[in-house]
Amino acid sequence: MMVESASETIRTTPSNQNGISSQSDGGGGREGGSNGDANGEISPVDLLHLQQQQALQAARQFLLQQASGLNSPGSNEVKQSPVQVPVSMAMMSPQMITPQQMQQILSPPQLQALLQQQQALMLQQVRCSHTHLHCQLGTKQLAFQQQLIQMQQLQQQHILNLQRQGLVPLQPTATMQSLQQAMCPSDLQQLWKEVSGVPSSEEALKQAEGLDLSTNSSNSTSAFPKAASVHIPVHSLANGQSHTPKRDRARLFEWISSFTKADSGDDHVPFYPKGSQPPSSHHEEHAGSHPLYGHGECKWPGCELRCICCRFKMKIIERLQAMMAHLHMRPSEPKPFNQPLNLASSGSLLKRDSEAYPEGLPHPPTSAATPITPLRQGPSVISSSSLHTHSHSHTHGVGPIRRRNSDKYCTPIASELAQNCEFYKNADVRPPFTYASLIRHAILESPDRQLTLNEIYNWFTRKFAYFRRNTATWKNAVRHNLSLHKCFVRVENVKGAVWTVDEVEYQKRRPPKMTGSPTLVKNMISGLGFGSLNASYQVRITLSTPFLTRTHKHRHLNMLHVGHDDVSSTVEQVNSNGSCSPTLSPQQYSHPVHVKEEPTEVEEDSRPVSLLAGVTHSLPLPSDDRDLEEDLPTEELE
DNA sequence: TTGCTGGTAAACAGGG
DNA sequence: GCCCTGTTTACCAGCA
Repeated sequence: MMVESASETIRTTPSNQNGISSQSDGGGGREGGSNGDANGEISPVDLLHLQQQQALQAARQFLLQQASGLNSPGSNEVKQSPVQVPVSMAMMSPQMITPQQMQQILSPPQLQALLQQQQALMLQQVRCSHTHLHCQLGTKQLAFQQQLIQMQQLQQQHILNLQRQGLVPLQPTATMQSLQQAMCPSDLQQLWKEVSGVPSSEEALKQAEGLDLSTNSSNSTSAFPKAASVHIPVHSLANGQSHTPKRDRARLFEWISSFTKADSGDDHVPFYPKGSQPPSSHHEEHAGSHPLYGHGECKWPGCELRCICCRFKMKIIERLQAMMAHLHMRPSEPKPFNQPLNLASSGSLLKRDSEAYPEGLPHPPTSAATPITPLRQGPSVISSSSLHTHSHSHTHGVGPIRRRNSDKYCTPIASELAQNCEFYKNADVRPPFTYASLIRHAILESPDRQLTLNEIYNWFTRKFAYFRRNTATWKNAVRHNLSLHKCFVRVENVKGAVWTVDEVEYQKRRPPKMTGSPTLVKNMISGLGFGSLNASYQVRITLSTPFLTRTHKHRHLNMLHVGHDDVSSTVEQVNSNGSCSPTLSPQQYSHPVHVKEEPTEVEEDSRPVSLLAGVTHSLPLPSDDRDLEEDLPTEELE
């Protein structure tokens, strides 16, 4: 597997992450010199701005591409090769478009090819940057290189995981290697001139003396500096990028230029080695002022190598840092670096994943239509368990679902399904929700708030392509969950047995995690990017009281406790956006049902819900806080 | 390390 | 006997 082999090449020994300060203009530098603080770090808000600007830029390109692709004869480029994907799209963040759009635009093989290209590009990026650092900076900077590589590894792994999970988009990024394959020499030369500031590629090559100029014969005509010709196995390229249509190359060039121009004119670099001081205002910086790089030369004491591709590399790393920050993977966070398993296992996981799509079904697109979604996920999604296959998967091939993160991190199932319902219908991607959440959603989505087992089965298969196979496994799981969780109540009616949801019981299940985990709260709040607004929220939920342990089925505790994760608090908002979910109020969700067994307890259970619902609706929330509102426990409003 | 939670597998029983 | 439904138990893994 190409990804596996590529991953192995970038494995390094973890070292300390201290001393890496980041400061990125990356297009976001247009915001002014206030981005960096005294420590040279960029604030999350600035990074969000950066991401948004990049997203807008890529979205423009995407729209242009779609317009021309649909209206021009060139659109048959896609038709000619069903697995050919415009490189510009492959490098574009699917965050810019929804999975539905992606699926409408591209056929399943194209989607698959697109995702594979994204993976390949990311891996190339990591490797390329690694090698360039080696050839340019010298051995004295080894520690610094390792730090960068770790960041890249981490980012790469995270991206792959999230991409597999279908929840997080890739950021638009490019590598020199990918550029070589995606762009014609003239494009590369022009781009190089822009990025490096070197007037011509010939001069660039001259300045590249001392670098590794060993060339790949296939690239011998490329005017791109040969430092970019670090050997990457041919098999690491996905789906014939070598014959990318020129039109796409041109668009790719345009797209890349858009963000390289965004902060052109300065030689600001986003990172600084340990002990060096970042400039107080990077917009005041100019060529030659950087402690590591200036006038095309490495300024590390004793190095003095010509580093003409440093500028380019800086852009790459800059983007990586922005991506990492976007995904809440600050270099200062040590935890992920202590998990080499993620990287080591990525190959096998990817391999398994590829095997999971034998019929060319689209891989999990970076499906989150809203940029909020990946942020919500928090760092835990980096875990290999996020993938829908697992190392201890059993013979049935389904593999245990180890993605409780989605529930824990407050991903509203209604919102997710509303945004990506088409995707889940068509893509063989495991939904990132627990069986209980899905069952509940299915039941509550039904007109009568009740479903037979078979109807639940049908809902699963109808809504999720994933559940159209291995039926024995997940059906057993469904039955198991129905029986196990006391929130699911079996009701005998004229048609037979139907299952309903005891909302109170369901809401009792989870809250302790939410309120009892400061880390979780912190992740969620910071991920949402609502700083001040969530401060009060954090206080409130900390003051909440909740700890309930599971009791035997049908025994209820009349404690006000409302879950945080999915349907009940989200459906209304989602429906306002035109989702496929019904509009339900909390009261509707906990509508009384006639339970043949223990009817008295049902009556008791209805009381707190009514009270709760009344409280909930009595407090209007600003519409702008919709996403926040989705994830807020209702008790916060009390 | 422990407890909780979730996913999977399997056994079992009852009914059609 | 087979299948479906429902229950229960065991085991494992992730997480706090």
